[in-house]
Amino acid sequence: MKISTKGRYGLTIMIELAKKYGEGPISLKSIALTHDLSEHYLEQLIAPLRNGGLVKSVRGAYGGYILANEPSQITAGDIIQLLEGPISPVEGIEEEEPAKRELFIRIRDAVREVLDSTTLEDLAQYSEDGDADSYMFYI
Amino acid sequence: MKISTKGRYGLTIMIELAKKYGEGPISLKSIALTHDLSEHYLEQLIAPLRNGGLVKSVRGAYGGYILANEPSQITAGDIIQLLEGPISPVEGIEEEEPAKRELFIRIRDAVREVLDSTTLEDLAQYSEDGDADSYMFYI
DNA sequence: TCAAAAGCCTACTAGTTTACTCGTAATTTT
DNA sequence: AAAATTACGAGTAAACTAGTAGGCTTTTGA
Repeated sequence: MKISTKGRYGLTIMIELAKKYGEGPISLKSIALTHDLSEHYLEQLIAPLRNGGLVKSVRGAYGGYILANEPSQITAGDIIQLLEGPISPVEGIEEEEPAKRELFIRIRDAVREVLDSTTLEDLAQYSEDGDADSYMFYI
Repeated sequence: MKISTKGRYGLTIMIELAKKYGEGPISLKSIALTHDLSEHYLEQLIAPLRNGGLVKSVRGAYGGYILANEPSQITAGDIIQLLEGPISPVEGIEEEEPAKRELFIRIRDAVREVLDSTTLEDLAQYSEDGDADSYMFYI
C-alpha cells in the first residue's frame, strides 16, 4: 500500500512546474538541485508524464518542461496513475471473491476520490504559503 | 498502491474462520484446499496474526485456528496492518513537504476509514449470502 | 502405544520491482 | 562552435514477493 519514489518525485516535479506555470520552460536540473534529487532519475520519471500528455518538453539550451494544461486542470490522480499504474489495491479486482472485491472497490474509490479532487493548483498553492490554515483543510 | 497476497490470503483465512466461528478449530489445510492455496504459505501468513493476537491456535490432530474475538470485533484494518504494515502511502509521512504530506494524510485516513469500518462479521456475512443487495452497500 | 493430523520453525530461491547510475545522441540557443 | 538541455537505452545492487522444502513438536484416536 505504498506510493514509490516514482509517484512522490513525480508529484514534486509537477508541483514545481505548477508553481512556475507561465514562466516558460523549467529544467529538470533546477528541480533536481532544489530538492536534492538525481536529475537522471527524474528524466526517467517525466517520460511517462510527457507520453501521457501532462507536460510538454522544450529541447535545447534554456529548454525544459511546461505543464500541458492549467494547474487547476491536472489532478494528483492523473500523475499517480501514469507513474504508479491503476489506482486499485489489487489487479483484476473483478476476479476477487465478492466480499473482498467489495472491500477493495471501496478502498479504490476512497483513494480515487482524494486523488481526483486534488489539483496541482491546490498543491502548488499550499506549497507556496505553507500555511496550516490554507484552504486545503476546508474541502 | 497494492495489497499483496499476504494481505489478500490473510483476509481469506480470517473470513473462513469468521464463517465457522463457534465450530471449533479450523485447519489451514481445509482453507488451503477450499481456496486452492499453498498450505505452507498460509502457515507463514497466519504467524503474524497469531502473534498479533487475532487468532488462537490449537495444536495436534483435529487442531487448527480459532478467532481470538468475535467476528464483529475484528476489522479488516487489524488484519491488513499486521500483514502489510502501516496503512500509509509513505513511510515517514511527517518528513514530506507540506503539500504532499497533507495529500498523503488524506489518502491514509480515507483508506483507514474503509478498513476500520469493515468487520469480519460484515465480510463473512457478505461472503455467505453473496447478495448484491446485502447491507455492505448501504453503509 | 503408535500413527496420523495438525501446528511451529528455519532456511532457501526464482523472479520482479525499486531506485538509481552511466553513457551517448539529438536539439536548440547564444 | 560551444553550452545547455532533452531523449534513449543499458546496467545494477538491494529489497520484496510468492512461494518451496524439510524437519520438529503436540495432540488425538484406534
